[in-house]
Amino acid sequence: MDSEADANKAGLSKQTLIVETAFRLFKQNGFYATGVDMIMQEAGISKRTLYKYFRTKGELIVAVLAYYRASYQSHMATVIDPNNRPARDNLLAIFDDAKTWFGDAQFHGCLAVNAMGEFSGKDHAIEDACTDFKRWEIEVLQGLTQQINPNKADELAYKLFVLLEGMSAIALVTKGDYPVDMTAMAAELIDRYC
Amino acid sequence: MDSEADANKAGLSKQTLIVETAFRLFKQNGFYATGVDMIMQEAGISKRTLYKYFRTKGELIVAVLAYYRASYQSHMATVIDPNNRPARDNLLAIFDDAKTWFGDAQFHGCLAVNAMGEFSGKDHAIEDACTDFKRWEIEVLQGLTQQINPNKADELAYKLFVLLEGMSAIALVTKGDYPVDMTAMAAELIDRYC
DNA sequence: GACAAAGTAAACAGATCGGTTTACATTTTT
DNA sequence: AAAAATGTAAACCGATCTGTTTACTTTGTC
Repeated sequence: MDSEADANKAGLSKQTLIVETAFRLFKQNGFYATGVDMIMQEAGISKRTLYKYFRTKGELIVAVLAYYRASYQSHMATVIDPNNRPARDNLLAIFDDAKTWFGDAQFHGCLAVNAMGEFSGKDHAIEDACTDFKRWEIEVLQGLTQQINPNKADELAYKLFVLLEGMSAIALVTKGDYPVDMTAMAAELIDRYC
Repeated sequence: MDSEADANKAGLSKQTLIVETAFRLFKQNGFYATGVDMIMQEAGISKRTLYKYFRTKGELIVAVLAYYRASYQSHMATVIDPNNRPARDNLLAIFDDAKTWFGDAQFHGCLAVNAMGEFSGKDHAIEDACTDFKRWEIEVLQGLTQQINPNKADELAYKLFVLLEGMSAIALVTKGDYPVDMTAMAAELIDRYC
C-alpha cells in the first residue's frame, strides 16, 4: 500500500527502529552518555531521518520511555495469568520474574529511575514519562491486591512496590545476588493482608 | 604554618571547596550534565587548580562519592544513639530520618545509585565507590540488627535495606509523599525478629 | 516516464565537553 | 629582598554535543 506498510512488512518502521535502538543504547550507556550520532550510526539511518521523527533528543527520550512502558506491559501479560490463577500467585510471579529480570548482568537499573536521576528538575516532559511509568507499575499491583484485600489494597500494593523498587536499586550494587529470598518476603507481607 | 593551615583557618581548603561544590552540583544536575567549567565557576577557582587536585573528572567524582559517604556517616552519628537507646529505636530513627531526608523537594535520589545509573559498566573506580557506599549502609544496619537477633542479623538488615532503597527510589516519583507509614512497616518487620 | 516522498551522506553551525598550556599575580618561605 | 610555591585568567586543543542544511539517490505512485 504505502511505504510504511512495506517497512512494517520488513519488520520495523524507521520510527520504531530508532526507538528500539535508542532504548538499547540508553539502557547500556545512560541518556547523556548516548549521543544522537551513536544512535543514528547504530540504527543505520541518517541524522536527518532521526530529526524528522523526533524534533529533539528529549522527544526521543520520552518516546523511548513510552516504549519501555509498553514493552514492560506486554511482558507483564506473560507473567500474570489474571483469570486462572489466584492473585497471590500472580503477585509472587511478579517477584520471581523481577529476580531474573534484575539479575541479568546487563541490567543497569530501571530506565525510568535512571532518567529521573539524570533529568529530575530539568526536563518536565521526561519527568512526566517517568512518573507515568511508575504510576502504571503501582496500578498493576493494585489490580491484584484488590482481589486479596479490597479494604487495604492500596496499602499492600504500595508496600509491595517498595520491595520491588528496593530490589531493583540494590541489584545494581549486589549484581542481582540477593542474600534473602525476596519472593518469600513478599509472600509474608501478602499473607498478613489475607 | 603553611598555606593549607591558613586555608583551613578560612574554613575550607581548596580541595574540599571543590569537592563540596561538585557534590552540590552533581546532586542537582547529575554527573554528565555537570561540566567541569560549571564546577570551577561555581567554586570560584581556576581550571588549573581543579586539575591540580584531581587529574580527571572521574577522580573528582570518586572523591565526591567518598565525601558523600563521609558526610552521611557523620549525619548518621547524630541519628543513632548507640549506647543509651535500644537498637530497635535506633533503626526506627533511621527510617524517620530517611523520610524527611528523601522528602526534601531538592532530593534527587541517592547519589551512589544515580552514579551507578550513569557509569555502570563504564568506570570501574566509580562503580567501586558506589558499592563501597552501599556496603557501608548495610553494615550500619547489621550493627544494629546484631543487637536484636544475632542469628538472623544479616537477613533482617538486608530486608530493612531493601525498604530504605525502595523508599529512596520512590521518593523521586511520589515527591516524598508516602501513602503508607514506612517506619511502621519497618517496625513490623523488626518485631518479627525479636 | 514524470513526480513526489523518503531516504542517505556529509558538510556545517555554534556550543560545550574534558583537559593543557601560557602568562601573570599573589603569597609564603628563606 | 630573592626565590619558590600557589593561585588566577584566559587562550587554546581536539573532540563531541545537538541540531540544520545542502546535494544527491532511491523508491513507490500516478
